[in-house]
Amino acid sequence: MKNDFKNRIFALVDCNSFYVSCERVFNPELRNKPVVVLSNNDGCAVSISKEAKKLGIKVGTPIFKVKDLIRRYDIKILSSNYTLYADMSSRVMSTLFQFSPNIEIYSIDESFLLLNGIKEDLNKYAKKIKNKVYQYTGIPVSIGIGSTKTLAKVANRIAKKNDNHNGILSLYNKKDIDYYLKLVNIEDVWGIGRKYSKKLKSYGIETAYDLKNLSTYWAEKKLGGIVGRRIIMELNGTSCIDIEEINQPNKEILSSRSFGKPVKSLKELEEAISMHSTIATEKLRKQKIIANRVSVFISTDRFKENEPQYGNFATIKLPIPTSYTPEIIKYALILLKSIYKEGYKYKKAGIVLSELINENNYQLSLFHKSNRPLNLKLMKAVDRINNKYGSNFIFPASSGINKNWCMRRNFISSYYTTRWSEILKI
DNA sequence: TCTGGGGTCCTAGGACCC
DNA sequence: TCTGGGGTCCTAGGACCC
Repeated sequence: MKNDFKNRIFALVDCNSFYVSCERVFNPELRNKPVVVLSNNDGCAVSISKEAKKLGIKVGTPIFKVKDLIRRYDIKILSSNYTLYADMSSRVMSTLFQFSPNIEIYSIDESFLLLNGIKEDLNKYAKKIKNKVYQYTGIPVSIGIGSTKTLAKVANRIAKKNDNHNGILSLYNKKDIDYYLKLVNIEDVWGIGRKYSKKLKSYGIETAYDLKNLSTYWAEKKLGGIVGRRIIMELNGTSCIDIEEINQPNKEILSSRSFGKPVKSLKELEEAISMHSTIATEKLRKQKIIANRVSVFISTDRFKENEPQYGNFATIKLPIPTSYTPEIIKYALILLKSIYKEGYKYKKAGIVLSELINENNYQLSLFHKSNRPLNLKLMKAVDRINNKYGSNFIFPASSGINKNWCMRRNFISSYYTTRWSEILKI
């Protein structure tokens, strides 16, 4: 069945206001109330309950811009607690595996399921999935079904937005599919972002239905080549994007963060870059890969228009690929020095590791001696200790002790599921 | 005071080679 | 000195996603 690429049944299961829903599982006081979860640094709204949406708060809204609303309607505000969300996510995903062997975990709150071979009515089956996930995890989901991923996405979108579908809509083999496509704005179609939707609207193309009827040739010309062509074909029911059950290894790994307050000194930037190097190399080792290239970037606050602006990026190919933290820190700090300029207020810094390869098939260098086996042992010990006693239990001194530049997280909830001391008491 | 962090894919164009 | 086609590799930048 799986090889029958032409005739696919995709379901997209998407958690409703995922971060808010996670918080509500453990804090019932948040239920039926307007709730917003903030991005890192308590900057933007990233997850918004239905009630808060009704009050006009949108994803990406900087929170300081809606202060009045928050006060007036007593909207509950929370910092994001990724440890909690990641744990809840894996609970949701493992529940989904009961319903299909072919699953692609697409993001922290979404999965594609192949439903080929399901004998019963698809709507009924979807309802079972929805109920089971809620029963096991307390997280509400919406489910969209279609013959392509793009159509499943569209169906999910409609199911989530319109109350009369109870969170489930199948467009599979639907006769009046065009009726539904007319309900969806182009900017809500998977793959159409801000720029493309503006361009399309200038040609009078407003809905998913309009998009579906474009010629693929035209789409290829106007929407980034093959990408545009695929969107049109998928809307017309030809599946071009297959389900990817096996996690592809990362092609690059990035760690960066805005600072809690402006940073001017090279020393503080060095601490931050050193910390990001530590985080990024931990991720490398977790995936058993090593990096060939290190890049570092810094930038001032682009929203402060009347302050002098500066940003730069430097990159280097390593003599030998590695995941050894001190080695990466060494190069990252050299790169940082090469782009640092005095007299600016920096807002953000980060590191990118790229040209990643499996740790077992690296090319030995003729000219550079390597202490690889020894280094690997040391890193393994560090990772083990941090796993056991909490991340950052030990860390390089170059990351700084006080971390004055650290991000804000003023409204954090408890680590209900991953820290014994914060487990819920009844 | 106050605007996230982590990714991918695709294309164009330059450098270089024969 | 200049001309020309055909090709590869690399990087920057744009667009998108959650």
